[in-house]
Amino acid sequence: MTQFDDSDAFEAAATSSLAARAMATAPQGAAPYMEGLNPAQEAAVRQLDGPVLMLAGAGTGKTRALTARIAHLMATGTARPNEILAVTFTNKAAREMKTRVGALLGQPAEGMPWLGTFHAICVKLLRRHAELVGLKSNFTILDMDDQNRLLKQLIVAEGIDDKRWPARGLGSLIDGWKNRALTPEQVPSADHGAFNNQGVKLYGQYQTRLKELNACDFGDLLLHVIRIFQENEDLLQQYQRWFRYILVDEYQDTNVAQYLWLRLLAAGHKNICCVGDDDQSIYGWRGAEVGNILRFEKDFPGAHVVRLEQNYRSTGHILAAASGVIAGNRGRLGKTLWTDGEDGEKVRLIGHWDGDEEARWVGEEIEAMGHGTRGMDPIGPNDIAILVRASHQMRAFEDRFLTIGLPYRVIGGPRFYERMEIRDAMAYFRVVVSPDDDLAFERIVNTPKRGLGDKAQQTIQRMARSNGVSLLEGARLCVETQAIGGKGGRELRTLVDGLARWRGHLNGGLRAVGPVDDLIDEEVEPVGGQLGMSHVELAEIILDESGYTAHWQNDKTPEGPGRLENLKELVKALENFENLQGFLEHVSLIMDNEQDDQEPKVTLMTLHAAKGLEFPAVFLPGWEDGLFPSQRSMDESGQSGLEEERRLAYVGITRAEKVCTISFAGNRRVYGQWQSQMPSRFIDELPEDHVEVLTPPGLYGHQGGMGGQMRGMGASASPVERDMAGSNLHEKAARADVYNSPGWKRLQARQGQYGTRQPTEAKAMTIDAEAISAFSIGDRVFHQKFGYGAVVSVEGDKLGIEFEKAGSKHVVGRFLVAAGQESGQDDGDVPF
DNA sequence: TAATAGAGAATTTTT
DNA sequence: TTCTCTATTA
Repeated sequence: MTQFDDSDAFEAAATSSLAARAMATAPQGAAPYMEGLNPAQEAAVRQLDGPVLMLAGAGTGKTRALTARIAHLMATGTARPNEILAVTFTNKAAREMKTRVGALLGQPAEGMPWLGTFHAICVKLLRRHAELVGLKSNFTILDMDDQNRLLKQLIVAEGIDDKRWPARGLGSLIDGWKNRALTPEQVPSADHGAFNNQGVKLYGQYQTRLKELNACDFGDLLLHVIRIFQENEDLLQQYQRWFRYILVDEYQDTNVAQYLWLRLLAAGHKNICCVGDDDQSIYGWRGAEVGNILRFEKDFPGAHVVRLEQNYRSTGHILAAASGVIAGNRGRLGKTLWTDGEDGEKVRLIGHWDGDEEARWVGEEIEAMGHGTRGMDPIGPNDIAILVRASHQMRAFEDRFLTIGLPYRVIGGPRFYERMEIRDAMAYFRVVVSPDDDLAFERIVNTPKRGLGDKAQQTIQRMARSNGVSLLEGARLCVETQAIGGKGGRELRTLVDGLARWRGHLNGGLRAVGPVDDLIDEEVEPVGGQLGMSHVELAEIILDESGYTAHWQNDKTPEGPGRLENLKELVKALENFENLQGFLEHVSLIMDNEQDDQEPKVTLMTLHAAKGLEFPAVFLPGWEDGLFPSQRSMDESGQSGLEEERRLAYVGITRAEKVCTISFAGNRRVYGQWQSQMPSRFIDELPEDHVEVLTPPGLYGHQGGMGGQMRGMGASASPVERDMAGSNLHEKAARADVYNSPGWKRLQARQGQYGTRQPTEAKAMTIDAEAISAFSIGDRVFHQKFGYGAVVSVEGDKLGIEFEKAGSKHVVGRFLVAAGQESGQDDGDVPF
């Protein structure tokens, strides 16, 4: 059987009713999907052939143009739905695109089999051609948890101390390589020292192990497909012919592997349209290469570049503020957002004494907005979002909102499918569906506790290995040969029997998956269960009979009931799928749980999670140097890290439609310790004309307790006396009297030590870097827990310290103080 | 083998 | 502060 004897099926699928209908309903010249597009958008829609780069600023109707383009492709008969490859990053984006294309064409867009995320599309491809990379088509996809467990095993097997060299670190190292499309052999020598010189070797072992397990991780999905394309010229050409038009959303977020993948597929016809915004590239840390979008015209000579610059979302002041900030970045393609709407309110800036105060103020402000403040229409909770840099910032707001009874919702917290109970339950399903899924088996053998501890599990391992079978099979052998006796043995027998029985109920849902179905449509014909048990019932039975439900029922911790609730939700989610395997596939690729409830709620989320969203009112708290921009980003990636943070600021501001409020606090509790904070350098980059400095009312409650806190303050500490260059908004905020506080003054004084901050961030960077990583080998340092010691090694922000009392440790630099200065570290400015 | 206590370490963002 | 992991004890 050749690779392509199913091409008839492909052709047949092409005559979709969607395309037919699109053609029929699109009169020449006045296609409905073109209505209301501005000239730039229309240009982007009409330029169907050849490479197109659509530079779409925030709020410029990017999705609008993208979907219209798809509609146009179909309506003009240029491409049939299944000849369009449309890639997104998130499932949400894919879903939205599907819906909107459907809406434009006046009918559900079911016929677009190749609209999906990079990962989903790669899974589809890889299932068809798995054998070309030594996998079976029913390979499992590991999530991070599985990955870490596997890596830990390898690390331990190598005799490496997994405390000092944790699996997670190796995991991210490997992910990084995979993002760059590097196989173990291709890892550059500069990286060979990584992970105690063992990184590359372990990477190789990991890949071997994955193959043995018939599994792959997220990165592999891309890499395997790339390899298949590279090694099978005819196959690649076939797909190049099939995918006649390629569209890519959020192109600025693509990593090297994704870029290579796209380039391979587009190499023939070059009909590739990439949409993105270099100013919104905020995923560099996970491998995204802004360079991809910056380089587009070089990669595809003769590319048409279309700029979408008319903004339909935000007011003039908000746009101006955002533009002012982003202008500080170098290496941009450059866009100028404009609006013909109103100027609206200026961006509001306010400083607070500490983080709690900030949360309190935001809460009050939100309540006030509900009634309509300052002559503005009321803004309800649903229309308000608080966007933070790091998730731990959310706690202060959650606490505050809980006390005042303000309903809120957190987006992007611990994900549903990452919760322990859900992962356990899923592991059961996995073993039932694929009995040789060893990782899943390992997870559940002794969950709930069955008296099968380390020793018993090792016996199973040995049995499996010496017979060359899966762990489950090994376990069965252990039971039969009585290698494991006693209570554990009986329990194990029950488990093994149960798994076999449950598998027997995996009825007619197990349908032969052929390439034909694969190509035509994802929706699968329901195949009635001959044995009369639906997969939902089966799932319930598995959870009950395995004792897992009971395990949580007997649990006396406060989380117990919640976990049971989650399990119920899981079972409910199953109803939307035809069978267990379909569900598992879905879950391994999709990690979002959206539950939209009726009650209006304020949204609390990270800046990253907010990309692509918009709200009438946005709060941007915590604009303090070190927090935002994040110290870590700057330490790890220097100038480019800072620029990415600045893009994050830009993303944050441009989420706002009408009101944007930026705030910062002078003191913040970090890991239970009070720290004084400096206002973010981004605040000084806000164009003054578009910002209004607010004064929080009645802040002057904190009297007394200030004695001795002035220690270390310079004579020129008063913010008013200091002559700083540029438009120092935070200084203005300081003059608003709120900052006549010791913490604030000390900050000013400290800042004074390093001289006036310059507008060029390059300079500011150096200064800060010096201020932070002030340790070198031989320095005597002090650690809160370990006491005094000497620096013996420096690796980035990790320092090796030989402590006088506590022995040698590896510690993060920020937990250290130069000996002799430890007393002034963080006390003294504690409010109250 | 399981439960518990206590230590030790550490905070970004996630398809 | 809070979590996770380890060592200890039952």
